[in-house]
Amino acid sequence: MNRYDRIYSVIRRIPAGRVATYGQVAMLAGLPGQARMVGYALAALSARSRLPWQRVVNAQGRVSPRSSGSGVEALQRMMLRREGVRFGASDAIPLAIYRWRPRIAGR
DNA sequence: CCACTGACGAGTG
DNA sequence: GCACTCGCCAGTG
Repeated sequence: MNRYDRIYSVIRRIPAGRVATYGQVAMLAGLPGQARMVGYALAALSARSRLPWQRVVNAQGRVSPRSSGSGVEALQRMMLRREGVRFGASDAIPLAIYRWRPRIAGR
């Protein structure tokens, strides 16, 4: 899993109340165009990892549907709302407002 | 080695 | 909005 460490360290920097997209995380982790690897790295996480996994959403600003409909999507939205993130129509988060914009430090 | 499956994303019709 | 296709690539059988 050493391969995913760069991805995890990026996610650890996302502040509460903000979200980042899979592609954005991949980019910041130095893996441009490999958004899929981010999803793969997150899927390998244990259910209650201390990583703020809920702050990673897809490019539409929506919680990505899991293949194993375990209901975590609802939990994720709940956790985000609890941090102050508001959802718009179709359960989409307005990325123009909530997208995390890191300073040119971790690149 | 091959085939298939993904918490993705951009593009096309 | 919907349905594909393609590019990406780790993990599994």
